[in-house]
Amino acid sequence: MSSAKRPAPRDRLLKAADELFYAEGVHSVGIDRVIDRADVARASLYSTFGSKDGLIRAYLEHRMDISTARLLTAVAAHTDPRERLLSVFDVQAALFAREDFQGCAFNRATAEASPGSAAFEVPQTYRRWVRNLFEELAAAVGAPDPVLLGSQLHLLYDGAMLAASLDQNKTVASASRAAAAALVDAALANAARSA
Amino acid sequence: MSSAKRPAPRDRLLKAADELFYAEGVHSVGIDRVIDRADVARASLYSTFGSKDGLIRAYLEHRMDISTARLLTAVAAHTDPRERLLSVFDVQAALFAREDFQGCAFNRATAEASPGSAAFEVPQTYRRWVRNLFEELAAAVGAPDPVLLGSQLHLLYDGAMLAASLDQNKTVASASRAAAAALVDAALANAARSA
DNA sequence: GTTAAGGTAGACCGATCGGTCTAGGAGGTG
DNA sequence: CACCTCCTAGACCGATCGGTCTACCTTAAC
Repeated sequence: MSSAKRPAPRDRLLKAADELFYAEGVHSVGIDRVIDRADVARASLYSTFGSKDGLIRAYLEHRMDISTARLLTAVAAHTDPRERLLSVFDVQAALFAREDFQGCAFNRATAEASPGSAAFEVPQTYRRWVRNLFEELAAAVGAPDPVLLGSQLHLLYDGAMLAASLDQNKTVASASRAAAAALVDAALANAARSA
Repeated sequence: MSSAKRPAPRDRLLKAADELFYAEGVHSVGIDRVIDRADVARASLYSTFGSKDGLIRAYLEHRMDISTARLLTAVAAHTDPRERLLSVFDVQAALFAREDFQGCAFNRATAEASPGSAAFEVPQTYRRWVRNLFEELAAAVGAPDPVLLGSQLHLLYDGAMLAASLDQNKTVASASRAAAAALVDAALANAARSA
């Protein structure tokens, strides 16, 4: 017993899709490449996920689970509201340091996606989630307009993802964290002044 | 005389490519679609641009000429360094208000592009140009670390492009402008304090 | 009028795309 | 043993991709 059984076709497909789709792009990688790497029969893909779009959806939703969990874990590691907020940018810094980092999987997939497709819808869901996270963190820190501050932090977050992948800017994580801190301080100073 | 001659095939191709590529994506639109819309023979495309990648390069470089000229014009309309810097975000606001706005053409094209292709290289050139613009504006405003402030402003700029196209956030332009102003002020306050 | 260049229309090419289908093998359950 | 379910291997499909090629036509230059 304890025989090292190979994972089920579904898991092998998801793993192969994750590697190929993230590294080369959802649109650039064909079905054949995925089933080759997963060492799975063609029919298994279609009986499991229905279509390529179904596989893309599963891939993106899996990524979303990981990303949201990572953010929540980092935030939960701190008690000070300000530290909780800024820890989001520490997650980015860790992400950028990975050698397999290729930018934001959702931004990449959604860039040229058709409305209605998985590559169009899942990133929208993810963006709403991140946006909501930033709003909550901004409210907890005492910002007078948490919606505004939250959206501004989101700008920094997205911009840093872009800069880290497109430029070779390794210092962008600290720059975005510092900018976020400055925006938080400015918002709080504004609140104190008008109080 | 003054007969309304139709533009040369090259111009018709560039116009059709600009409309189709920007609206639907460089990878999604095939050669046939472009040729149809331009009302041009297939061979004319290849004798003029050599390949689809050549057409994409011409399309992106044309976009880059327009974008850089638009930014320079807006900046040149002001004399106060702070206003010059913030005018970049006014350009964004005007862009977002256009009904044909579909996000940043360069970010979209480069999202899943292969290294070496036009969709990979031209956006990099554009990014370097924007980055340099922000650094110069940051230096002119008196920032103690213009490279840092410039990169932070670039984050806001890119993030706003993303949010304006992916979310239906119409207020993002004012949010990014306000954030930029806050970052500038914070940088200057820092400089004054340590002076 | 002759010539040469550049544009047009469209057949044609091999490759690849996402997706379907058939036939058979492997493994567990009754 | 038989049975059923899941998976495999791979042929096959129509559509589309980027790109080439032939043949004809127009236009301007000499």
